[in-house]
Amino acid sequence: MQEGTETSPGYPQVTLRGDVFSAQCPTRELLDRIADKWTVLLLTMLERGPSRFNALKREVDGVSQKMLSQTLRQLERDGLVSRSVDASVMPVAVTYALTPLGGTLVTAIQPMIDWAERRITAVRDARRTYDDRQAA
Amino acid sequence: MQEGTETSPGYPQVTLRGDVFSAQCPTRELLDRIADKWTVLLLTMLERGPSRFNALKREVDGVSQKMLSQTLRQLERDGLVSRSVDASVMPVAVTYALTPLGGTLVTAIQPMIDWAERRITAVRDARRTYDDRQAA
DNA sequence: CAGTATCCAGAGTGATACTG
DNA sequence: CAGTATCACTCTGGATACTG
Repeated sequence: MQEGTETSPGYPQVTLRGDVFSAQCPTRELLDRIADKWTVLLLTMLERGPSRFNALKREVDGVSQKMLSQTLRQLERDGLVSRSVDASVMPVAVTYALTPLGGTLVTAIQPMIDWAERRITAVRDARRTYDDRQAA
Repeated sequence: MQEGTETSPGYPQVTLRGDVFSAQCPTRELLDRIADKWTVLLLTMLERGPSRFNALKREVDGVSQKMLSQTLRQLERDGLVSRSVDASVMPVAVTYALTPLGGTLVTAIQPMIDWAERRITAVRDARRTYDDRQAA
């Protein structure tokens, strides 16, 4: 951790900042998790509204049941996604939704998604150029 | 790919958009790559200015030589980073720098880094709460 | 300095089966 | 529906050693 305006020992306020370039800093571990394929796709999907387990499985193409369940549990633990169970119906209905904190993260990763969707052709052109150069 | 304003078959302009939720869409493959730990850290580091191989290895704590070399080559191929060799000195000096396209990506991922550094405490609190609940 | 080559442990995936 | 569990397989990533 760098300098920061820590207010109380052990339970700092929101102003404490970390350094992602230090392997030991907890912030780095957090970045490792959110800079993750399934995390990014799931959070972005949930931004459209609450969803169910199997709905997410269908919507996020290619995710395995294992990774879906694993990623959802991590997101829940990190306070980014809430899990609510409606036991009054059969079979039990489980709904996943973005928390307010999760919402702030979606806002932060949205530019990255947009970038990928808009710059894909520029990257493909660059790859073609690079590959041609290698072949020659 | 979704609808888009493709202008010429095979070589669309910048306006073609992809859909990251489709496993087959090239955009998804691109997102998989940029939503990557070392890519994010390297690009952010290079935003501070051009750097050398071993300098990057020191600055980005924890990166292995293999992943550094591999990631740099991918970034170069994708047109995000340029590699220039100065053979007039011994030993050969190789410098890596952000390209203009790479610069636009850094701008897009910066909010995510900021989020991780600022929200780390909120996430830690959430984890504590979750773990306590599980233990009980 | 700037890498490449090799080996190996572990993470992630898919398929399948099973539970409440 | 909403998962957990297990096996087999691939593939990434880290450690180590070597090269120009």
